[in-house]
Amino acid sequence: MAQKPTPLREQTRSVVRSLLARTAIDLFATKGYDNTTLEEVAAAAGISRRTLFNYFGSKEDLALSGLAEQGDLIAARLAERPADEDAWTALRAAFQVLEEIDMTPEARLEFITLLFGNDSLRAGHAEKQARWQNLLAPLIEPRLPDSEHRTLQARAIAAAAITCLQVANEEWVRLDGQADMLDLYDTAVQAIHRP
Amino acid sequence: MAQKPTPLREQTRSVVRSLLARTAIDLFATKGYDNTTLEEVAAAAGISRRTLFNYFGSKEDLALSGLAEQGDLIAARLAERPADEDAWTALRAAFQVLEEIDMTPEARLEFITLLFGNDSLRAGHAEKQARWQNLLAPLIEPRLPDSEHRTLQARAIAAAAITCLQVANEEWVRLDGQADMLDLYDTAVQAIHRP
DNA sequence: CACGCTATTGCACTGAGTGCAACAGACTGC
DNA sequence: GCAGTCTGTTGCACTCAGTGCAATAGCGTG
Repeated sequence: MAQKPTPLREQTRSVVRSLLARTAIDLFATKGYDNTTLEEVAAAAGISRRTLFNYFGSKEDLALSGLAEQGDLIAARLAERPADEDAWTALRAAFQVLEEIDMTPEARLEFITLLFGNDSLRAGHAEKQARWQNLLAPLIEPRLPDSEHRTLQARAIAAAAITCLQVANEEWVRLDGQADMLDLYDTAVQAIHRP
Repeated sequence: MAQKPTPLREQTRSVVRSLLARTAIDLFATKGYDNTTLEEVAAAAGISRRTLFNYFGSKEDLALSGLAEQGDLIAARLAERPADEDAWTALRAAFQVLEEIDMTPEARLEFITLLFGNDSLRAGHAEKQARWQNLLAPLIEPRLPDSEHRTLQARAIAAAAITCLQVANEEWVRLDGQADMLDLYDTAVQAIHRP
């Protein structure tokens, strides 16, 4: 029991987590985030309010847990890219993973609309993406030419790429999903590369 | 009374606001954001908790009200720049206004440290800066060459510039204020301009 | 069957945020 | 000086997010 702290528990736990998140997001999307109490979410999931807090630290977590996973996915994909690949090319390839996520366009649109429709969720979203920087920057740094400020440069590139992704996302929502998100991303990146 | 809805009231109100914000930030910085209740802030300012809510919509607002003003300052400065000036040049010039704000380096460092030391404040910070985009992007768009995606491009540039500012800020805190913030900004911008 | 581990749950409490109604002070017209 | 209005302040009661604690229920193991 020392080596294996019961991975089965971990497994069921993460299944329950994503199930709860799904239930919650559905409720949020239909009733509105602010008009939905955790009491209701718990009831809909058939558990107690207190137990909900065993799975998620806050109401925001419940809505945004998916984002943390996305960050991990992107980082993992980025780490797999060839070491000599250009930073922007590698990032672009890593972002491709977002298109492969098991989620219908409708669900994705619903989710992002939810995100942008509430102040504290938008804030949490922005913060979560800011954390992606910490995951991506170390993977970008070795791809840059030697320089005194390489660490800063890596952070800037990671942050800027994520920002472009965010801008593309916003535009994608504005267009009601009637466009390819990564195309929009490419346009955004083009815009900042050269004056 | 129709034309002038007593601008005097507006004036005193904004004075009281900044006074309250100052008091609150001092408390937050010494006791910690989470360990400070609005009850205490109100007491320190000599008003009631309820009245505090007449001036600020939330605890976060109390800590971050300065940021909204900064955004307005930057936008105002940007609007003053010559219309034919390059977007990045104009932005860089507009950001200069941040150095002119009446705030000792110690106070600024204290404030930013406060910002980065708390999850929800970091989130609020990120969100406030995201709102700057909405102010700056329309001022940038006319500076870009005609294109199908000019609006998207303008948003991307505004967002990227703000992101670089944020990265520079983080680095500036990491260096304990021992550097010129705009120099760091320039380095960050350089890094993303060229593939 | 009994034991121990862990997740679940209820309960009570703090603190943010809101709606409402009472109140105090300033300013106006008489 | 006095009555009336307008507005900012305050207290009160309430909802809801989030936390600590202690009791309990469920489950695998001896």
